Amino acid sequence: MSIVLSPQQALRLLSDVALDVVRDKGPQNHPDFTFRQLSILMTIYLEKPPHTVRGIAGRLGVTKPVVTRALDSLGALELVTRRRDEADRRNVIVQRTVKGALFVEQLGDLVADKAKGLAP
Amino acid sequence: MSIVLSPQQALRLLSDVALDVVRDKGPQNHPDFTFRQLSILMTIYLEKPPHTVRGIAGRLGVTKPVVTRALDSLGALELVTRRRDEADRRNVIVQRTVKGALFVEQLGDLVADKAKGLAP
DNA sequence: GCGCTTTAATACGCCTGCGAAATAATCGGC
DNA sequence: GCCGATTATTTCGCAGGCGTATTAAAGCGC
Repeated sequence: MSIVLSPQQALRLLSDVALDVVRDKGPQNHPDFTFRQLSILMTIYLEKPPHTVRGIAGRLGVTKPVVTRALDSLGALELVTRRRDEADRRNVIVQRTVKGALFVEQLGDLVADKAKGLAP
Repeated sequence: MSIVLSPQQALRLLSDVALDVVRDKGPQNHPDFTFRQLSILMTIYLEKPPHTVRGIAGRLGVTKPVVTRALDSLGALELVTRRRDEADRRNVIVQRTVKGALFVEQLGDLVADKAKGLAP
């Protein structure tokens, strides 16, 4: 309950962040990241592992093919990796990467920085 | 300089917002909004009118066809409308709609609400 | 061991957005 | 008035994501 942010400030924040991302001043050049992809990435980096396709799909309320495809594209960008769960080989464990961690960190810094510059 | 938000809180905020949007608890059902589309919408609703295709494209650093197509899709959702500038009929003036205003307002409320619930 | 379930990935047809180039309409200087 | 410049849109081929249905692999209960 510690952060006080008016709706107006919230919009300005969102707008500033989106603008930087689109202008390619954001972490990297991914101007057409969707909320879906972002949410999957955030889940992997913010929630406690291990992460399975099923778990992510359930959390987001989307189908498993959606998650599989998102992991394909995030994997191509080297933001996540996959490996089989040896305990139950039906499962796939999604893991973080150095590049992904950097990306997420920079994204957090961007948002925090934009918040700092908001008008009262 | 009035808002203090740590990078960690910023990420949590972003994640929470994205999750709600994806789960369709957000303003409306647009889970695959991209940063590009969002940024265009925000420009129209937060920046001072009038808004032309050229102006928006310049602000975002994208080409004009990108803006035209985004306006097509945003228009189909009734979040914006277009009309010719009578003073200079080459220009198109992008205008807000009731539905779009409501959408943006709800988005601001969502972000503000999520911020309120952040851990210190 | 053999169904039955569960997990993830793949196949299919569709739709949307992209960049680059071409087009249509309008303006403005001369 | 005409011609080059400007504005927005359209066209083209292409790449990627979607949902649904299907497949492949692995586990579980009896």
